[in-house]
Amino acid sequence: MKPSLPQGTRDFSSTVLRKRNFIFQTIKSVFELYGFEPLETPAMENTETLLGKYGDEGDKLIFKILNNGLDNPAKKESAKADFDLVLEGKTNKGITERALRYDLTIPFARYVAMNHGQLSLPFKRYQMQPVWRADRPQRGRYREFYQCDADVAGSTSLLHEIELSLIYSSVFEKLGVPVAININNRKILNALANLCGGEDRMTSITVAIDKLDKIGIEKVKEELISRGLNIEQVAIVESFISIEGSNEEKLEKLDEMFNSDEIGKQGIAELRHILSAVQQTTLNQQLVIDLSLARGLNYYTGSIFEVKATGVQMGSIGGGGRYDDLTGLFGVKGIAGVGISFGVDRIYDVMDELGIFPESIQKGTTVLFFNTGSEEEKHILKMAQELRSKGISTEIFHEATKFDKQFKYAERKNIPYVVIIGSKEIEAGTCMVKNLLKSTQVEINASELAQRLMENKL
RNA sequence: GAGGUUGUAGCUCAGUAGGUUAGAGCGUCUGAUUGUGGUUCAGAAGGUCGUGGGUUCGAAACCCAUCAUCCUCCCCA
Repeated sequence: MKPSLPQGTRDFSSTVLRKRNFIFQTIKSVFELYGFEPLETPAMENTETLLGKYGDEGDKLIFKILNNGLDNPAKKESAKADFDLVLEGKTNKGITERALRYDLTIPFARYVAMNHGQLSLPFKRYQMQPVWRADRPQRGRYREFYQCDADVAGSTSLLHEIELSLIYSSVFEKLGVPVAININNRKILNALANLCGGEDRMTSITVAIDKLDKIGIEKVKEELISRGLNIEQVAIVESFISIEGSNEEKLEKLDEMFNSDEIGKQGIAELRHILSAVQQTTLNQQLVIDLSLARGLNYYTGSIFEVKATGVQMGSIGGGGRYDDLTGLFGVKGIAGVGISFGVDRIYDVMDELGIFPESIQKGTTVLFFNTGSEEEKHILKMAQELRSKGISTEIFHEATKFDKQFKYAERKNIPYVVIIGSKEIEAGTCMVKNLLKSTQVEINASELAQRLMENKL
């Protein structure tokens, strides 16, 4: 059979992996600076843990795992009945009890709900693991990709929104990715829905206005009408998303628009608080109010965030928000949450396109010992171990072939130093060191090798 | 779930008004070179032309199906 990969998945070569790890390290270090602690959850969850949490579209995109033992003759009839249900679009336990995780937020909520007795709240955790979606792959979209999430459970303080904004800003600054960090508040959108015929319009409105920067105002209006809003209501939405100016100007206009809506006023106050606090800090990638930002996931209840790379055509590379009753889905009431997520694979694509990965992260082997024969090999093994014990990554060429080949190996792997030790050098207690970057060569005392490599004097 | 693109050597790609034995560059291997590469030169290996069917005297090329790919929409990171 021809070897191949499942659709939407990728292998990662060392070059790619070093770049990805650079992103992981950067995010992780910032998370830890803010006191978040690591957590890992299983790749699979019970199907019922995930179903119904991401909307109808989301449910379709969850990878379900087929149960084992369906061929058990004793259960043949019930398996057939269960399968008929699947054909009607009704996923059920008889066919799939487990599914691959779709994001990191729901597993986190599940974890908090299961362990809230032991956790001291607020609980701040970060998680960096792959998630899977049965989506059609395309640019910036994979079926297996990594998310890096930082969430806080058990606190309604806006301090977390402020700090999460700072985390976003700090990570992208360290990575050198130019971004726009957008913020909005679901309570304001809620107030907008109230003005337009009631809260049940919320989803229709948010789905439509979320597309504003993609399809333009006219198409958004068309969509709103097709979703059942009348002309006056569409006009209200239009005046809402047309609000422009600085953050402060936008807030003032919102004050006017929602001066009689308690929830709306609360949302505006939250936004104002977060923005004014962030202004006191060194956040240099400014947080910007984006009133068309809605975010699809319907569990958000307060602040919502989205990060987009500027200057590169790519979907959002991060998102998040507050969900005041997440663990409620698992029967534990009263635990609020707020969190953000980084889409590592898209960040990678953006950085690769911009060519902004630092050169220094591609360091692999430092020294290659040439192989000049089995007698010399024993001697070289000892020297290599000594270098390794000093933290210098060292390889010995695997066979005593012509130097031509050994040089090519070093070149291909970008190994800067080649050390040649033959019978002459062993006798003299020296070694020949060649710097391939500078094309220089010196013979030095074998005992000085490690020291001089570490001092970079070769 | 809907629409489109592409599929030829390990990689990047040529190649068709349908015609003998399918090409190039890069890479790989061998030699020129018994301990000093990257240049050069000579040579070699490597292809069920995605798969299956059809049209034809004849198909990599035309038609149909299928699989894969990348992209767009939906939705999202």
